[in-house]
Amino acid sequence: MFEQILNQIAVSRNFKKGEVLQSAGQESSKGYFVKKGLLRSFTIDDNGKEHIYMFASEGWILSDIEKEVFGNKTVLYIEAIEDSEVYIFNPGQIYQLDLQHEYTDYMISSLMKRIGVMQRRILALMSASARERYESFLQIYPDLQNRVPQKMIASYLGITPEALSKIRGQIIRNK
Amino acid sequence: MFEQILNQIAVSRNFKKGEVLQSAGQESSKGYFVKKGLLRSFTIDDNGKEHIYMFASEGWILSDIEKEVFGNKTVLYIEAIEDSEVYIFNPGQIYQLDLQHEYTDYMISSLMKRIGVMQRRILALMSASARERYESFLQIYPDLQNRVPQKMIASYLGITPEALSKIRGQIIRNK
DNA sequence: CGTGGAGTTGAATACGATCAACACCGGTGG
DNA sequence: CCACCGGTGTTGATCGTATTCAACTCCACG
Repeated sequence: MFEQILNQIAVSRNFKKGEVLQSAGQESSKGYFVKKGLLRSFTIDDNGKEHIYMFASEGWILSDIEKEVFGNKTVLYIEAIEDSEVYIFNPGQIYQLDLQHEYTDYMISSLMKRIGVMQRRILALMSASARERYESFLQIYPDLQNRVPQKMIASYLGITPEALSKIRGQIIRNK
Repeated sequence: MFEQILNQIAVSRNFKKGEVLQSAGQESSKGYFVKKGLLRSFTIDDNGKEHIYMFASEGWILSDIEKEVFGNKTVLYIEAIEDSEVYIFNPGQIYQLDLQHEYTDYMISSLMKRIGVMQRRILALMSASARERYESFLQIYPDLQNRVPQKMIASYLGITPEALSKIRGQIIRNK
């Protein structure tokens, strides 16, 4: 339903696996609605290590909110994990869109949903062990397990690929 | 500006330092707009340890979005750190409010601001050391340093009070 | 006063990071 | 078709950061 409206301000584009849609350090940023496929957003820290901020599969939106809110340069890279079809739009135009169509409730509730997801993530990062975070990841996103290489899951969980590998071995043995 | 409108659906109440406005595990939840004073929201994990999710000083809103979004019971406690004056409202009524007054842009941009803050926090939790997180906390919230006991800052940063104390000692010596 | 919470400090511990070696494919080119 | 290669994941040894547990000081507040 959101898709029809988005059509008015967005252009559709295809990206191949591994293609970068947006890099960090840029002056402008876009919003990306995933029609088909799978994207990830991530930062690269001072030590050159990647940290995945979000995955986005069908129906999800990715954008660098830091850029929009704080007016700095972009901090996120956005990349296709699978061949993907994506609606690209200008975040500023969202406001016009809303006023015209009164899709406010939808906008607000999807922003709140996102906040809810992030709330869980923050609380988990602070209180749960790596293993607990991995197990709850599997429960919440069972589909991603097969679509995303393990090292990216580790990066999303905030641990190293080696650590995740050991946790998996441990889970199998402990069973 | 938001305050005048909020008046229509909210009631004002005063809380003393240490008072609990809301507990985890409840069926219903409220929104809290801080007019004066300082609140915190936090969880208590399986080991009985507190983890602070947010501080809210004048002009900020606290609410348990998990409750609203996922329909579970509340997961957050909300408590007054200082004597506070708070507008209490029912989150569901926000929608009516918006439609009537077309304060949509304000709503959307404040939700985005919140997402921006959380984005920073998540990325920091994943990539920065405890000391780095503490130093950036001081930069971003210089006022809170004096209003909030140290152990709560530690809890917000996701570390133990002892660890924060050692970091502080280390900063002074290293200087 | 004296009592309990907040903060500091130290020793022992645990969890995950780092570094390194190796197995296992899945492609690519000879 | 096979040999080679780079990337992914596994495993082990060592290291570092923060936790845990404990003792102690210092106030604020009764």
